[in-house]
Amino acid sequence: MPEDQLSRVFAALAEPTRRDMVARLAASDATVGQLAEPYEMSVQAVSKHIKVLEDAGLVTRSREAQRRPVHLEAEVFDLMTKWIERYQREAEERYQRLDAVLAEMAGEQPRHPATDPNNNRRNGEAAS
Amino acid sequence: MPEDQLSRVFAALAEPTRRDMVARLAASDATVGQLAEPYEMSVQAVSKHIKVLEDAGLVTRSREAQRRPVHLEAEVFDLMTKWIERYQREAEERYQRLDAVLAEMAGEQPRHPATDPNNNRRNGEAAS
DNA sequence: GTCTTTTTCAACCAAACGGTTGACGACTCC
DNA sequence: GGAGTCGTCAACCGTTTGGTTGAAAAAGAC
Repeated sequence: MPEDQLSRVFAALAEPTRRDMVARLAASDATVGQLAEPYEMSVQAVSKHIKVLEDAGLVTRSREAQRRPVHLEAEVFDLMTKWIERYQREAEERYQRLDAVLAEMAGEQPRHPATDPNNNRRNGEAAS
Repeated sequence: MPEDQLSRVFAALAEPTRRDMVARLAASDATVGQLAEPYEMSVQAVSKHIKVLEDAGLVTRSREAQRRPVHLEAEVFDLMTKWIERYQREAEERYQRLDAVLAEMAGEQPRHPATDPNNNRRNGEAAS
């Protein structure tokens, strides 16, 4: 409910049903009825979910007879990605600096959990 | 609320205060008191926010005398990034295919924006 | 026109959220 | 031990959320 878009986007995707809708909309546009079909909830509830996605800027609706096809606006993802990348990068640089300091102090090889090659860490591809 | 981690991570970051905390924690670890200092809310409220971040796996806490330093776990960001990238890519590929089809049908140049000339869509600068 | 399909609006409800205050736990220092 | 600091737990409160049902708007079909 906060007014900034980033908050609305995160909030919209915090709901599994809405994430599933987004996933399906990535494959193709869909009407409200089509979107509602797989779920057990009422069509009205789905309509509300779509409104949340729309308010976040994640989807747009057009008109086609009685139907209101819903269309995914993938550009909004960039908002999130930018925010995430920034602090992820910052935190990782911090680890590396800390590792360097520790290595110098102890005369050992760097072995911080986050930068240790033996640790189960994802490869830091910077999602460009 | 939902029990899956992705939902908890998105929900945690849907709150501006918590995003700000994450941003500050990317620069350095901090105690609860240090984290609370810039905000006007009570320390208890900040403690609750930290708990939300912790439940999402975004931060961990250690102990240091009475203090409980909070540490950002940047790896969790990958969960989101992976999810986002997948559907962003999918949707963009769809645009491109659709553009190709339209171009072939009309003998025009592919035009990215809406794939529909009559649609009111903002210019889609594709992220990458 | 009337009927049917598709979607939204309105009112309601239980549960969760974000905040408060007050008390307590854990730890240090004297 | 007692005092002071740092943080969490518990109860409470107003608002938001995610769902329901019922009615109505919007458009096509007859």
